[in-house]
Amino acid sequence: MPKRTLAVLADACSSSVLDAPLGAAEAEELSRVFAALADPVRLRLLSLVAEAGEVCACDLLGPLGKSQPTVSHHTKVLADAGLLVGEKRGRWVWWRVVPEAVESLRSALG
Amino acid sequence: MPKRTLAVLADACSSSVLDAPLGAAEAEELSRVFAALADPVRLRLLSLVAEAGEVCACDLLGPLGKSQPTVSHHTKVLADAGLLVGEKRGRWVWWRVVPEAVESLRSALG
DNA sequence: CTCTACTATCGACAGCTGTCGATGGATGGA
DNA sequence: TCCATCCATCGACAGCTGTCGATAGTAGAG
Repeated sequence: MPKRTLAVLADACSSSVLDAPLGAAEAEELSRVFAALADPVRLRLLSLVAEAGEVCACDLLGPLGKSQPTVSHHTKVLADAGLLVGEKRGRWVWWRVVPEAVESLRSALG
Repeated sequence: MPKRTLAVLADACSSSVLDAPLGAAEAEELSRVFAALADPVRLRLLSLVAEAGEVCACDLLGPLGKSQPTVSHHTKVLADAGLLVGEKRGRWVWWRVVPEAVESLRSALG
């Protein structure tokens, strides 16, 4: 079972990185989310999903130019970070961006 | 000579990750900046510097609990990403946050 | 039930990264 | 000049990560 770092969302009211002394636990959680964005393929993946609103995983292989296992790996990383959610419909998995997670990150930088 | 990724700043007017198709080059640059934040020690370092406005490197060893080479490594990573700038005064190096870089990241998420 | 199509997992491998001790360079004080 | 102090770099090592081929699981079509 993947460890979801959505707990960051619970700290939405906490001060940003630029104000707080930032405890070790917070830093650990935040760094996991940033790590999910620290890959160009994942950024493009996120961008594709966000643009379309909802994307079937099978429609990501072509634009990303990566193998199916690799794309599956990246969607999992983004999902574990709470930035993406997947819904299985029939044989397909449809991916969506979690706006709250992105907004939470944004506020952590403000 | 370290490759600074401040070029991201030049794209401050570009659309965010959530709108654009996000080209490969942009994704590469952005991911480098996010990678700089994908470490808990660096997040705490950034937080310490931001809180104080300006911090001597020698005053970071204690709070971070890391060795001098390690802290030097982290400041270098953050500086290469354009998030930090260091000014040498006498024997000391004083570090400051680059607000524009943080703001640029923020806008990339919005 | 069988076949096909989509996705996740596994195993493996190369490359990157965080960490530290040791060393070198530079700056100011005695 | 000599020494002490602060910082950067080097070399090394363990651990993580992106990638892919192969395989397994699952759900609809016929």
